[in-house]
Formats: sequence, structure tokens, C-alpha cells
Amino acid sequence: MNMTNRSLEIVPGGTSNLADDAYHRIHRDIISCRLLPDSTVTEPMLMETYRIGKNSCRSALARLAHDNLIISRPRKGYRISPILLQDVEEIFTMRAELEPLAARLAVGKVNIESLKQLEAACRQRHKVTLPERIGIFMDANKLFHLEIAKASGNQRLFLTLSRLMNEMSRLVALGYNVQGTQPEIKHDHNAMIEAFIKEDSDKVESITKQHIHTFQKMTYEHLYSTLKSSKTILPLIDRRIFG
Amino acid sequence: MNMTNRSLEIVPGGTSNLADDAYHRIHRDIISCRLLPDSTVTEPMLMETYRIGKNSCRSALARLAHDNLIISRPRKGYRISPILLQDVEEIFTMRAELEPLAARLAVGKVNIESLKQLEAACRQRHKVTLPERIGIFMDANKLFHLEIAKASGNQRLFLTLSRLMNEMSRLVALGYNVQGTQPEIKHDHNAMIEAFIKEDSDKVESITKQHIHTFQKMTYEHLYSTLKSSKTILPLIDRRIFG
DNA sequence: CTGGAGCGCTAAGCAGCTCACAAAATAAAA
DNA sequence: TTTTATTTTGTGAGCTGCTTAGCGCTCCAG
Repeated sequence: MNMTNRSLEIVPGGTSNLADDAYHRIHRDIISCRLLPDSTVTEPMLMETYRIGKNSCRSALARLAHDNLIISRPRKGYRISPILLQDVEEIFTMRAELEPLAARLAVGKVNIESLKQLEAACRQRHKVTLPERIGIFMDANKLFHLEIAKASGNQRLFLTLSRLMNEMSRLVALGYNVQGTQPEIKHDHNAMIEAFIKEDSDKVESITKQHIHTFQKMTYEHLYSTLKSSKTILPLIDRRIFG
Repeated sequence: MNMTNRSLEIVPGGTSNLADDAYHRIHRDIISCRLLPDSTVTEPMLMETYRIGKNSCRSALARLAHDNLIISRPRKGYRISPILLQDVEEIFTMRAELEPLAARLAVGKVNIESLKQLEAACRQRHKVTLPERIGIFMDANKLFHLEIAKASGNQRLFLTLSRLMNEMSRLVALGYNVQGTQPEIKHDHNAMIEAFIKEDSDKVESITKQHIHTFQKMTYEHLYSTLKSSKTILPLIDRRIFG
């Protein structure tokens, strides 16, 4: 087996559990599109790449299939779930509904200092290649939003938003990595922080909603322009929508 | 090993996959509280009860742990997740936010006839023992709400609400099964159906929101009275809240 | 009583094997 | 040459058996 994806392996992971470890590592590589949507992986391949046993591998794959990141195709390997345009719609619809809720619940509870730090991390410009920079931005952005979700005190809300943010990252990673353009990210995170400081629930809620919509519009525009200019991304997104 | 839970076994399940099968069967038994919250199960126990191999068992358990229905405790067995009062709060908060959204999206798309049938199934009174009747009602109720979620066309919304409805069922199953009272279920499903027929999005949304709140209030009242009168349920609900 | 050693139970994990199935490659027949 | 039948290969599904490590219990010595 060739070693084109050497970057995938190593990286020890965090927990003390091999199967759990494997899950998180593969999960991360799917989210970051190091494992490309619609591509196929096999058990032996993953076992070697991630240095895990068969059972750990299968356990991880079972969980990944459980949250629709891969699709088990008996005797054909596992398929990394493709990204459909419909997914973008779905993710934003849910974020637009849940994030304002989370924000409202988090008023008076969220740690303002943490938010400011995470906001700063979003703005930071590193001297790294573009794909990495986008990855770093999306991680910081994710943490910012999840800090609020966590502060809401609602565990289920937090977990649901975590899933959505992961899917968001994947989407963005695909779009920007393939096209290689600079993401135009204007975030009104500061306005949100202001509202949190004032503990104005209504304002927090409305600004959050506004923020999601802004980001949604931006993402849509980028995706459409990407789809027009690039032929590379087309096979990765479901064709039923664009023909 | 004794056979006190003979009712758990058999039942072939639907899919052609043993592990998947096992997952659904155990899942169902947790949801219906045939496997009591906060109790402990071990792999050998489940292997014998459900007639499955070690791998299928572990695969199923991994997935169940993944959606927080069980907790793996190395070298101690698996613990069926307890129900916390906080969970009730969380579930209803999310339902109150997502179901009106789903309902609005489902306007003009949902199959009215299916809804009517499912509503009828909710009202039906079978000549079976109370625990079973409650199970049947909750299943029908679940299907009613999920029919709407499905019609919304948003897969993620549907899946999220599925999870929430399952947790709801579990909660209700615990409360009513333990206490053995008749659930006071007044459902304004018909009002929802009316609004769907009129295709009045605003009305659909507001009635759905109202319905969730009504059900929430009812559930709270029942749970509190149960907690006061019964000592059986107390150990099953987390003590941190009630002391 | 008390404390530590040892035993048993458990999950975690690995290795190896069979089976079923599908697709591809090969062989056989028209 | 074309079509059909057969074999091979690759893969996931699944089981058994084994090793490792850690926790809790018992039981015996002091």
C-alpha cells in the first residue's frame, strides 16, 4: 500500500481507549476532508493507516455510520458520505433555529473572557497554507459558537449544535480547500459579545439569528461561485441538484 | 443464568444485520424501560438474552453508548443511563423549538390521511395491561409527530426529533409503568390536523408550540406527583435533584 | 478486628478462522 | 467471436479463543 496519506496517521488522540481514539481520528479526517466525500475506504486500509486492530476499526466505523458520516456498503467497502446541497440548507435551517435559542439561554452564564479569546482566535492570521488557515479559522469559529451552546446548560442542545458545526466545517473545508480561495469572513461576533455583556436576551437572540443568516448567505454565494468555476468539486457534490 | 426477562428475547427485528438488529432490540428495550434506568448489564448477559455473539453485542453497545443511552464502565459492566429531571427540561426545550419549525416546513407536504390514521391510533383503547397500553400510545404519538417531521423534508430535523421522541417515550414509560396510573392524555392533534388542511403556516406553528407546552406541563405534573407518592421511582431518577 | 494477598469477574483488545456474497477474471461452449 | 458458465479474489459479517489489565470481593494471617 502506498503512503500518499501519511499525514493521516500518527496523532495520538486523547482518550485512553483505542476504539474511541480511532473514532475521533477518523472523524476528524472526514470533517476536515482529508478523507474526501464520496471516496471509498476499506477496513484493511484504515487498520494500517491508523494503526488499529480490526475490532477497534469496526467499532469506529459503526459509530461513524451511526452519525451518517460513512455508509457501509457490504463487500464493497465504506463510502465517505457525499455532501449534498440539501445538506447545506438543512444545517443552516437548524442552526438558525437552535443557535438563537442557545444564545438566549446562555445570557448571564457564558464566560465573556473565553468568548473574547475565541473571537481573537478567529481573527488571527497565521503564516500557514490556506487550507490550514481555513481549518484553524473553522475550529476557532466552532469553539466560539459551542462555548455559547455549552453555556446554555442544555446538554442535548450542545450536542446537536456540535454535530451541526462539524458538518459545517466539513462543508467549508471542502469548498475552500478545493477552490483554494480566501474565505471572506466578516463575523459580527463582537456584536454578540456586546449583547452578552449587556445581558440583553432579546438582542443576543436577534443578533445571533442575524449572524447565522449572514454566514449562510456568504456560504451559499461562495458555493455557487465555486460550483461554476471549478470542475473538481462537482463530482464531490451530488449531481442530482445541478445536473 | 435465570430467565426472568424472557420477554426480552426472541423478536426477530427487521434488518438483515445481526449487529444492527441487536442495536434496535436493545434500544427498544431501553426506551420502553424493560431495561431499567441506572441498572447494570454485562456483555455475557446481553449475549445470552438477545442470542447474539460478542461482536454484535459490542457493536450494538458502542452505538448505544454513542447516543448516551448506556455508559460503558470498564470492568464493571454497562450502566443503563439514568433519567435526570434535567433531561425532561432539555427534551421539552428542544421539542418546543424544533417541532413548530418542522410543522411549518411540513405545511402542504404532509399526508393528511396518514395523520388522521395516526391520530386515531393514539385514541384507541386496547384491552391490554396498562404498561402495554401506554407503550402503544407513546408509539402512536411518536409516529404522529415524526410523520410531520419527516414531511418537513429536513433529514437532520427528523433525526433530531426522533431522538427526542425516543427519550420522551422512555421518560413516560418509566413514570407511568412504575406508578401504574392511567395517563391523562388530552391531545390537540386534531387542531393541528385542521391547521394543516387549511395550510395556515402560522397557525400550524402556534398550535404545535401550544401542544408541546401542554404536554410538557402535563408531564411535569405527573412526574412530580409520582415522585411524591412513589418511592420506587426515586432511585431511578438522579438523586442530586431531589435529595 | 484488620489489612493485605490472591482470586474471580469484567471490558478491552488482538488474532485467526469461516461464511456469504459480489464482482472480476477466466474458462468453456455455441 | 460472442455468450455463458465457472473460478478466483476481495470484502464485510460474524464467531471463537486468547491475553491483558483493573476493580472488588473473600479469606486468611496477624
